[in-house]
Amino acid sequence: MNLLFKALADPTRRQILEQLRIKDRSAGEIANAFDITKPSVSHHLALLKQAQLVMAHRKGQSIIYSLNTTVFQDLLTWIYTIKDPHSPKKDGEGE
Amino acid sequence: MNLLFKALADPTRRQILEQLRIKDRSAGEIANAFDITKPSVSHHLALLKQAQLVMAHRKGQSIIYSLNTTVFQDLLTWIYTIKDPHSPKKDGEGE
DNA sequence: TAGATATTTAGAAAAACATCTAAATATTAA
DNA sequence: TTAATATTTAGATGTTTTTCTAAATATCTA
Repeated sequence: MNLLFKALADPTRRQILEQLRIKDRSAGEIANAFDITKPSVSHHLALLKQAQLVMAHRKGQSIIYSLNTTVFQDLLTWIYTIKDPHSPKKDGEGE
Repeated sequence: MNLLFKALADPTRRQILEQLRIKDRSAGEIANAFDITKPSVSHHLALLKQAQLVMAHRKGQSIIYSLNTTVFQDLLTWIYTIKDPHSPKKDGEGE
């Protein structure tokens, strides 16, 4: 959960997710959309992958990144728990 | 939106929210629940307030903090937009 | 296999962040 | 008004994060 929130805390990383929402893209295509260097974008992609927000697979020379929406469910669950004062605090919450 | 995500990125701050979910608390009550100093907690509370995740009002010597759940709606909207590939990208997104 | 393209890893520098102690401010009670 | 309690502000310090350049790895094509 902490990796997820940390991953979402950076605006560049959120923009990457917003790009992948439209369609899958290679690391290079993603990097070209930003003013920072490719190694920096590569680092952001690594953090997004660690948080399981994206998945990656090689296709020829390129590595294609795609969004993994399944982890957003954890986030939604956390938000709804906070929002609803009557919901019981479940095991495992709070790291 | 960036302040919101930044605010949620710290585990101590998320725990504060989880406490306020149950009931309103004074800064001191909140601080006592953590192993860090009161000034540090005070700083976290200031960031949560900046992000509008909490509200504060003085009651005698104490300052009572309470959860403001309305901003979570922005977060939900962002998540659902990312999750649904067909939803249009709205104005103002991506900071 | 050699050269070109795509991406990542390593290591360093700069910026942002969390935390601390000491001092300041606000409120209450004696 | 003085002392006590609650909280915040200021300023310093250490840690984490973002970013960079240079070099390494992987794949494809000639």
